[in-house]
Amino acid sequence: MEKNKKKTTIYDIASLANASPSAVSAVLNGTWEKRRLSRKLAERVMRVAEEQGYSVNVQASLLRRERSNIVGMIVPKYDNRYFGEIAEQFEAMARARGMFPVVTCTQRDPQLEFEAARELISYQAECLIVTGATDPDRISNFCAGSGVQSINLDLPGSGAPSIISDNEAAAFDLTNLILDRCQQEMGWIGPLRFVGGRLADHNTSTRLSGFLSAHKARGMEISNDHVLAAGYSAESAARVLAEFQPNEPTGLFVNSTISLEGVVRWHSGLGRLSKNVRYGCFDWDPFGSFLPGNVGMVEQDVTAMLTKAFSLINRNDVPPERYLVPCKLRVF
Amino acid sequence: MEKNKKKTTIYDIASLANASPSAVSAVLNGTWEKRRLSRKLAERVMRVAEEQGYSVNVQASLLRRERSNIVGMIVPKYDNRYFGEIAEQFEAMARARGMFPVVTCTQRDPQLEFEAARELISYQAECLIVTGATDPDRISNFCAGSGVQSINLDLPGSGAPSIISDNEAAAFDLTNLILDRCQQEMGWIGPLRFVGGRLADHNTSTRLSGFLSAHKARGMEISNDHVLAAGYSAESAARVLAEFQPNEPTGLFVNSTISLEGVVRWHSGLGRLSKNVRYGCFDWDPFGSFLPGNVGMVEQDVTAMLTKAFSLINRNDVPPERYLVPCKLRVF
DNA sequence: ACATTTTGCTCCATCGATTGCGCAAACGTT
DNA sequence: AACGTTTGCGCAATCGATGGAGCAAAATGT
Repeated sequence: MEKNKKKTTIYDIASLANASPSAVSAVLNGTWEKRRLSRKLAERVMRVAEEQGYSVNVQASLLRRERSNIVGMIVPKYDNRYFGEIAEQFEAMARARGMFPVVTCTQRDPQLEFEAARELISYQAECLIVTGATDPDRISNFCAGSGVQSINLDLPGSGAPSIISDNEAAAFDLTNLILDRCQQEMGWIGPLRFVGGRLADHNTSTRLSGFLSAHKARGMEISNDHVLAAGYSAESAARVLAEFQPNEPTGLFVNSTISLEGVVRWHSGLGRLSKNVRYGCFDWDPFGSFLPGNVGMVEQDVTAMLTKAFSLINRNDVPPERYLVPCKLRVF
Repeated sequence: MEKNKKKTTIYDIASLANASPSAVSAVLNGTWEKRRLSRKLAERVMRVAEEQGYSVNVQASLLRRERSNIVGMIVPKYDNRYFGEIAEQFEAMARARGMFPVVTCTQRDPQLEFEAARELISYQAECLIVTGATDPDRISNFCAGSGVQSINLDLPGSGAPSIISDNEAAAFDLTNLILDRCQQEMGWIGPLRFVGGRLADHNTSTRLSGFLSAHKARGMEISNDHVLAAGYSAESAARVLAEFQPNEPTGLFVNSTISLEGVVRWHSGLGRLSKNVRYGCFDWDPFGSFLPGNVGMVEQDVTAMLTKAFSLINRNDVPPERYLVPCKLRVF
């Protein structure tokens, strides 16, 4: 470990170890036995490389190689457990398979999503996993044009295979749970309110569909004023509820943990009226079960989704279908 | 956008646009005016590049260039808001400065931390920001040996500048807040318990020191059985409290949101005794203020820490000092 | 008309690692 | 001793983009 400013290359090691650059390369990338180099040379080279604190120049290496083994992932935010877990597990699973994960966070900004995709392709990523993108098709088209595989996760697109939670079934189950609890704990039977998200968004509309059919199965109608999907932020959830005084029992279906923040803020400001409220949330958070009034949450099965995603990587016969992954209902 | 499997290179574009590869290169990297190429040629090349869906091969480009503009970051986990925010803001701030952020998650595994550092150096990162590492000095030594700058964040080391929260001051303030609330709300004056973390860990011991001096300032002693630092996991926090029945008022200083999960689990199982408990937590979570008994949290100032970190990047006159960043006390 | 400058573009070496190919020495066979 | 085989290693082309150097044509000056 010298204090050199310049980095050691295989050429430096070659002259120090009295070998040729190609021998050094073979030793350091483990192909030396295949190339019939002697163990003696190999050990000499490895010792020198160790002493010099050598590490390959990936740029040079990948330029020459045919495959990069890089898998890219685009993630919108790290502000909830869902995406945090996706990123973390993705990295671990990629490493376990000998791939190099590169994750980048795009702040739900469509332009940044596209730039990030381009950037990952520039790095010769062989596959791009696009998570929660606002415009997945634009990205999968671009990938296809560059001969790069892409896979949608969490939000579906039509240009690439999409692995998504079974939002409808889980919303159906969660709705039933909330309805049941309202009846059991407050003796109240009635339609819930749907809070958070955007109807134009695929996940929101699918969840709403499950929400509606659970009501329909009980012979309940949902009027428009019970669908409060004004956005994902905590603020918008708090805003749509601001005027609502639950003088009688009521129940809420909350569409994400971000919206849940707004709901809980509203709920905690209700005083003694708060006992009239039960709610459940689509998405999981470790503190969720301790929030008063919360009867359950839907945890999306990140491991199953990513396992499926990895099973599609490096296959070229994958149709742009949707793969539905069941969720886990956490009952509190 | 053809369906080519091979990627388009500047050579492909050169022949299609009837220009030389160097002209194409100059056009596409924006140096064409400096190289006195005509606007006509430039436009022709750009049009062809667009049509072919070209994106540079970063490997080739960086191999030839002198600087990579890559800044790497190592982060232990994405399982709490603190590190999620660090990663997210780091990416945004790096991009705003024209750098390329690469973040990788190391699961608090010392070996993986080291491998990840080596990997980032292999990618020619010019600076490595090492966050929450178990062995920061090993990494900064390795970086120094490769002529790569490194900066410690969150946990200090001796081999590189370290930007850390002012844990002692914030712990002092948080302790006082909890003590005050115990007195105001329960009429109880007495020593708190310190829950979570590991004493060998720098942050834990510094926070404990602030915790102790706040008590000392009030003439209170802390006995060893009030320091319950058996690890960071929710399980270990729940375990150390399992036997504890708060038949009288009591207060807890919780050392992280992960430990807080365990504390809240314990607290929610206390039944009517739970009214005897007040606690505060070092670290912030959006649901924290809604947890019963929680009197306040410390939010570390991620923006200030990262701003400081970026101000040190690409400077070679930075001594391996510690820079303390004040925290924000959130009072509930 | 000739010299000088400017414009517009291309040639080619280079970055560091990889790998097909080939050569020489050592070893084995008859 | 002559010949084939194995062992051990190096040569040099290559990946794609970059940029210094240089050349020819056009523009300008005298």
